[in-house]
Amino acid sequence: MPNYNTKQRRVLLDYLSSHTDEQLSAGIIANDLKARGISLSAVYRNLATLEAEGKVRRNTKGGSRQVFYQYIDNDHCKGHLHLYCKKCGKTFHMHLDETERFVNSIAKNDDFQIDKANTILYGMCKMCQG
Amino acid sequence: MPNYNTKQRRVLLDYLSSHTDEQLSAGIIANDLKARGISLSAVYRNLATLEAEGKVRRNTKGGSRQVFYQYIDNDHCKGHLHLYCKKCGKTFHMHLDETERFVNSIAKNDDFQIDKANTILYGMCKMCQG
DNA sequence: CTAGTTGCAAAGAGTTTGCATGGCG
DNA sequence: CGCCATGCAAACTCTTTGCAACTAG
Repeated sequence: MPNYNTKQRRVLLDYLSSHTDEQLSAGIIANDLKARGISLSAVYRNLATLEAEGKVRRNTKGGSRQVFYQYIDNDHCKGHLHLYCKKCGKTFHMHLDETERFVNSIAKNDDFQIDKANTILYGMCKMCQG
Repeated sequence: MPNYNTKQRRVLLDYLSSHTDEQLSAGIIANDLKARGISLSAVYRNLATLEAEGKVRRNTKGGSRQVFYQYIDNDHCKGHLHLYCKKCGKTFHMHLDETERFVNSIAKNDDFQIDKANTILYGMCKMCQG
């Protein structure tokens, strides 16, 4: 399963990497990119490929049926747990040392191995608490 | 918006409260209860009501489009963070004191207020790590 | 009685897929 | 050139909704 460097893939990656703190639905993405000549199905297919490659995270905000995608900026995301603000929709990184402490603590006390790439903590960010 | 105590609601609650450690889809629930004379739409409508009443948690396992429901046993769940095993599908409770420590730590270090009722940590449980 | 609830089937929303055409390498 | 990717529209899945019949209070 090769990976042609098509115009659509390039434009999508470019778009995603400039929206790293947002979780976007395929529909929204496709709409934003329509002008650049990318079909909805190209968006879906490329997102699926990117997810398989580990370049994009797929997520549903808690319990909605809507699926959202977010670019994984490996330089910044690696090793962090993610905090998602239910009010403004932005994503934040939990401090690295805290993440480590936390993951280890759960491993020890609850015998549970956290999957950092997959879990997202829901709540409210500093700005929105105001 | 009253709340008639109908046969369907009773049977559904009974069913859910005896599956507290599982996350079930509306389809599965409806299928299991079909024999007891409950339609799919009654299942959906009652689940929505129960969710609004805070008796049921709605969740999608990370990024799938499928929605799952789980009875909230307030005596046991209150104040705990939930750990979901991606392998066996069971849910566990994080220790109370640890949950508190963790939530406070994030509030202090990251200025982020965790919503305990809504967040679920993904990973692998003791049994499945074997 | 009289409103909320049910069952059914039809409508919706979002996603996936088949197939002919187009474009990367 | 050969093969993968694209675009379109049709198919799918799961959920929601309209409406007449039913039932709890």
